[in-house]
Amino acid sequence: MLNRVILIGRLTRDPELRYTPAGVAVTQFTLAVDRPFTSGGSKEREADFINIVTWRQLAETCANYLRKGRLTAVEGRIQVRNYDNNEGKRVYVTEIIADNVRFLESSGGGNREEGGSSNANANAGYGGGSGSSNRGGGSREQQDPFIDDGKPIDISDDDLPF
Amino acid sequence: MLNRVILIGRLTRDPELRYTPAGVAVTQFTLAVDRPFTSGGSKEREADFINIVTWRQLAETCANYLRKGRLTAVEGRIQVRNYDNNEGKRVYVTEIIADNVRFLESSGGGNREEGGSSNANANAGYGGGSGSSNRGGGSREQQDPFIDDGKPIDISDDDLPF
Amino acid sequence: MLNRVILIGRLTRDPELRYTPAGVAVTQFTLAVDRPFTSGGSKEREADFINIVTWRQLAETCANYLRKGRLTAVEGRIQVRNYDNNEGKRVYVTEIIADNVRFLESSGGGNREEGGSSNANANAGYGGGSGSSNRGGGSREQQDPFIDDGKPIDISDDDLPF
Amino acid sequence: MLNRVILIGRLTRDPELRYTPAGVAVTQFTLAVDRPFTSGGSKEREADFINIVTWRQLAETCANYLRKGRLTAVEGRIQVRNYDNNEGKRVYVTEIIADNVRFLESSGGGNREEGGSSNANANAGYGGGSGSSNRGGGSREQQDPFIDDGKPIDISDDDLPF
DNA sequence: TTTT
DNA sequence: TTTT
Repeated sequence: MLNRVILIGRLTRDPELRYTPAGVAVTQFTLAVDRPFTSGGSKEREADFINIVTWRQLAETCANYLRKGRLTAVEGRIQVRNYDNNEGKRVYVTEIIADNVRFLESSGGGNREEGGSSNANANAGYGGGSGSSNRGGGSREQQDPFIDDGKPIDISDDDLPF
Repeated sequence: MLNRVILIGRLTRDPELRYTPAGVAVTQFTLAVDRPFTSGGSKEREADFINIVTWRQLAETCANYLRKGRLTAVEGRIQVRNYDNNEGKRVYVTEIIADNVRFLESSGGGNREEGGSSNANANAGYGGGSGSSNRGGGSREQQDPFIDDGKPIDISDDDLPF
Repeated sequence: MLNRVILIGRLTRDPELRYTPAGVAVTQFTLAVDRPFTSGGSKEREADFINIVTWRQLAETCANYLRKGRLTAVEGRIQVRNYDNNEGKRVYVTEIIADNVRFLESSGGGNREEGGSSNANANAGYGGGSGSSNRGGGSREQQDPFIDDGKPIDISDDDLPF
Repeated sequence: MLNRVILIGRLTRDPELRYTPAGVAVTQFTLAVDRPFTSGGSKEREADFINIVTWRQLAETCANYLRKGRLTAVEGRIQVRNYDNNEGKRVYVTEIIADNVRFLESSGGGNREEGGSSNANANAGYGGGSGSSNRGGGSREQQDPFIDDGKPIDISDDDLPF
């Protein structure tokens, strides 16, 4: 009924941009978020590694401007997907579907547009078409679109979070 | 570096209260949080099922006052635990460590105190001791404390989130 | 750069629905939010009284379904307006521009639609026209649109938050 | 009942550290938070100027490490104070009482400790005493403690937010 | 494995 | 009264 998450952390690696069969952009990255305490007597501060997913225009902006190590703020909602793995066991995947991403470290620019604002919002560019007619069909939520097996990904457009 | 989650949803079942070997209270429950849209042409609104963990005083208050179906607000942080399952495979578990829980539906009272405030905060009652000397040992983060196998649970006090 | 507020509290009075000269709906209400502590040795818990503003479709839904005393969750951003009062002194007004409002108490229905979902989001119905051509002009941010002086309100459409 | 704010912005000036009569540290600063849109046809992006208040240990850390222009994340709750000004008119002041502040730009260090973590939490150092016996008295919430008139400030310890 |  |  209300589902809001705000995180600040650093990318563990470069973001991965893909496209659904219908041509909708999705990018995925992981944020390392330091815990607010040290535990177990150890001096080393632990982190949580949290998976972030962005869609459409925001996905492309993230792919262009985010890089491994960058300090980044993410706003979105928690989503729990599930799929059956190759042993027929149900697996649950928790991700943050981001609708607002802030680049907190300027970087010398992305690989496309120059002078981009350090500013990316799910509603900017929204409605700009992007041809979301549903094809690809297939049983929804049945396999993990983020397991990279070399084959073309099969994200049903039903997975679109808006 | 910053990690904040706010959810409103309904308990899918009664909360489960347990104690670590050192006597620290932990309660676990799942919140069904309706998604803000309907998907796949279907009219039925989907939900995310999100696992919540509370500790100490807040754990006991939740166990006393929350019940299946109750509308509840939760504030906390995302935590990603991992452990190796019985096939030696690493499993990741995402949970919300709550530090603030609000009971949005009055209920005729819990099973202990009467007239309790619909209000529960991790810092209330905090510092009240509760004997957190670390015993129990065991390899930290190696097994899921929430897999209920009938045996007494073995949550190391290293797992305490503060 | 990032500005997010989440509140749960009760309406201090019925919401007020108005329209800008261009016909855009605005509703205003105040949320009483109990503080998480009691202060000054007193037993009486204090509250903060926080002004909420909603626009367009969300404004109309709030006007229809919210009433004095209702427990309500609000998500939005803080905005600080300023205007010069009749003594020529600059006055600052802090409000929450809500984009998501949840009705936490069912109520027997609003005064229009029956069976409405307890659910109201700024993006639902967004883009549904509502004739936002800018007329009315006038000096922007010069007087408080929420001071009710009996005269027709003068909210410039420049004040629209999106 | 629930009151949570998260902001990212830049300090408009250096923070101001003061002490209540009982010796409790308070620091105040203003965050300029860019709005997520440009308005009125203008190309210049507007900002909200939001007042932040921190107490105790967190106040001292902020005074040491924050400076004008620094990109900063703030987590806290909205508070609305009121007082009667010199014309006997009630004035309302909205502030964010921060309990978590993140320094998003490293800076070459503060003016006291070296090697400080870019990390400041209200609960660290909390309970460290700080002698909060209430003296100074005076009518609570009657005058604005942040109007700087050259005289020693008179913040009653009743104003402490925890 | 899920709530209204 | 405002920051980059």
